[in-house]
Formats: sequence, C-alpha cells, structure tokens
Amino acid sequence: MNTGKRLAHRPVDQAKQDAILASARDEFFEYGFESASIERIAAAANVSKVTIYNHFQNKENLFSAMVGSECRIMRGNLPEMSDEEMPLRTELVNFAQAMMEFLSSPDIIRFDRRMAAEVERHPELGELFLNAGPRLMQKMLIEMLACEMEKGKLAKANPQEAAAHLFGSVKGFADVEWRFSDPKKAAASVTTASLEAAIDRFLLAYST
Amino acid sequence: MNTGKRLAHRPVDQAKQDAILASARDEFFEYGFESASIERIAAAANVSKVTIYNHFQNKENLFSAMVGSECRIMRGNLPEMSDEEMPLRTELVNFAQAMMEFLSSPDIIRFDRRMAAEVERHPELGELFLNAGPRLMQKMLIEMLACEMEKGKLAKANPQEAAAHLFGSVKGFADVEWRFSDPKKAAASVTTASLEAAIDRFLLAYST
DNA sequence: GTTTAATTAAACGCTACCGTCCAATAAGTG
DNA sequence: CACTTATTGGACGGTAGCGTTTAATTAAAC
Repeated sequence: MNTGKRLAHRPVDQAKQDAILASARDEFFEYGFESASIERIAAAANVSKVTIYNHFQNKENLFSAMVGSECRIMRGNLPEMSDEEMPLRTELVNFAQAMMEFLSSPDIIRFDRRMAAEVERHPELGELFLNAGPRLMQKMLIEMLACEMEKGKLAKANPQEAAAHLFGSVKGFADVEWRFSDPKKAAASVTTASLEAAIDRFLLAYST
Repeated sequence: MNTGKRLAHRPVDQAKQDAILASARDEFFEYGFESASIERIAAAANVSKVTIYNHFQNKENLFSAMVGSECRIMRGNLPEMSDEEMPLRTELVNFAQAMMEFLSSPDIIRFDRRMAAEVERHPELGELFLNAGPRLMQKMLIEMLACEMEKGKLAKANPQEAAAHLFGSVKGFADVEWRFSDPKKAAASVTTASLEAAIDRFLLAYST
C-alpha cells in the first residue's frame, strides 16, 4: 500500500517553477499581458516552452499564477506596526514613513502601473491585489486609530474615516507623481518634514 | 501672388482626422500601445490604413497625437472654481464634490489606468498628462487656499502642503479602489457625508 | 535495470500585424 | 475644363507569437 504518492516518476523541478514565475513577472510587467511573449519568458527562465504549457496550460493561467505569487510576496513585505509602546505622534510618524517608503518603492510602483491597466481585462486580479495590499494596510490603520480613540488619545470619531484622512493627507499629491512621472524624482519630493506636517495637522483635527 | 495656400488641391477631410483619433483612443485604451492594431483603428474609423500613415507616419506618432488630443479635451473639462462669493465651507465642499465626480468618471479612470502602464515606455506623455490634469488642479487648489489664508479665513500655513492635505483627505482610499476594482461599485462609496467629513476635519486642522 | 513522468529541442500550421507600394478614384481649386 | 492632392482597396514581404506535436533525453522511484 502506498500513501497517495505516485511510485515511480521524475519529480517536478521546483527551481524551474520559480524561475518561470520570476521571468513571467519581468516579461508581463515590461510588456503587459497582451504583448508579453511566452517564448521570451521560457528563454529567460532557461526552460522549454512546453514546460510552461505543461504547468500553466495557457497565457491567462500563467499571468494569474504570477500575480498571485507576487501578491503573496507583497503581503509579506507590508510595513508592520511596532509592538512597543511609544507616543502617539511617534507611532504615526513611523508608520507613515514606512508606508511611504513601501508605496514609493520601484517594485510597488511597477506593479501598480501595470496592474491598473490589466484590471480591465482581469477584474478578479484587481480584487486579489487590493486584498493582498491596499485593503490590508487600510485595515491596519483603521484598527490602530480605533485603538487610540479607545484609549482617549484621539477624538472619538469614525475610525474608517479618520484612516482615510490620515492616509490621504500623508500621500497628498505624491502618488499621482509616482505613477506618471519618473519615480526617482517623485520619491525625492517626500521629505520627513512634509510627512510630519501631515501628521501634525491630523493630530490637530483629531485632538481631544 | 498667392498667400501661402496651395492653389489647387483636395482639402484634408477633418471629420476623418477626428474619427481616426477617436478610434485610436478606443483601440489604444482597450489594448495598450503595443498590441493596439492600426488596421483595427483604420477599420473602426472607416478610413484606409494609408490615410493614417499619411498623417501620422507611424504608431508612436499616432499614439502621441491621440494622447495630446485627449489631454486637451480633459483640460477643457476640468472642474472650475466658481466666482461667486460664498462661505468657505461651501466653497470647499463644492470644489471637492466637483473634483471627485471628475476623478471618478469612467473616461478619466480609463485614461488613468492605461496611461499609468504606458508611461514606462513614453515618459514624456506622462508629463503631458500631469501638466494637463493633475498639476493644473493642484495649482488651482493651492491658489484658492493661499487666497483664503490671505483673507484670514484659514490659518497661515504652507498652501502647497494644505492643498495636499485637503486633496488627500477628500480622496482617502477611494482612488485606489477606483483604479483596481469595478469603478461603478467604487464610485458609489463616495458619499456627500464622507466628503463633508473630510472638509470639516480639514477646517478644524486649519482653523484660525 | 526497469518504470514513470518531467523536460527538451525543433518544427509545424495558423493568425495577425507593420509599414510600404501601386494603380485607381474622389474632391476640391483655378 | 485641367490640376493637384486626399483617399482608397488590395497586395506584398517580413516578423512574430501562440499553442501543439513529435521523438528523444533525463532524473528520480522501485
């Protein structure tokens, strides 16, 4: 009796799978879904085209798998709340800083730019992305603010709204510039000072 | 002697030019630059392929011309400040409302989604878009707030920063949802109440 | 060493599009 | 009318990619 494993076979080469997904990411992000070439992906991954088709059936599946994989990675890299007790302002500044650094990183911007276009043809991947990134960050922020309201450090208010105000104020016009201009130039425009100014205005608006 | 006009010729059919640009917009926005088909554009515009090449030389030029044309249109549709005197809060709410309606319109979202992707390959078009839309709106807001600060209705502060805070607070998380989820669903989430809440917090943070 | 499945290289038929060329026609001006 | 230019349809060579097939090779399990 065997335990469900097939008995004699050559196992899948996991390294190749990873290489395929990585090449697929580069190719799809560079050219977009429609004009990405599976043959280039295969070549870049040092893999036969047939191997790709064996595992992913077609372009759609490969793209979905790639996006899923990238979402998992992004999820793991999300900025986290620190556990230590610290003054509210410090806590907010730290979070805002981590958030802006994350959002302005080249990988995220590339992901953002390309996914925005592909969502029209792949709506379900838009939801996947939202749930793996933006909505998670939103939830973290909401809980954090709700907690501070509970503790009386912030005026009682709708934490969902407060999170939107904080998040939005900190971003300001920056994200638009990131998306449509040279990210390097745009990223430089976010200074610690401008970030702290946003936090301070927020604290003023939500002071007890 | 003639005035620079050539004397005997068949004039360009302007209606055809417009049809070409309109079809180009639909095609490029639907498929992206790389996999848009000039032959489909020609067919959709009821025009011969040669006519397109006569006027736009190649795909790049056609794309640029289309984006330029769309930017001109967008510029004309930007929400404007009303001239009438009215209470500050009313003024801000009106502007915010117009802004959100503009930003969440299907045309703008489509434009935004596609341009984000194409900017990597056409950086100059990103600048064109920024200057025709976002940066203009930013400038309007800055001037408006600077003016109110001058009048003493708002606390003296950096108007550039204040504009970022106002703009960001009003948008909140909405634009992310617009871009990656079904715009119809997402647009519904922006209520007058949430909009007024943002304005009121802003007024609190910048009260004199 | 035998068996089984993973992987490969090469080629195939098919479809699509780019950018160009040509000969024919249409629509205005003088 | 004659003239000039815009526009057309069709065809062309060249490139490129998809998804499939085939026959051969490889790597592990037994």
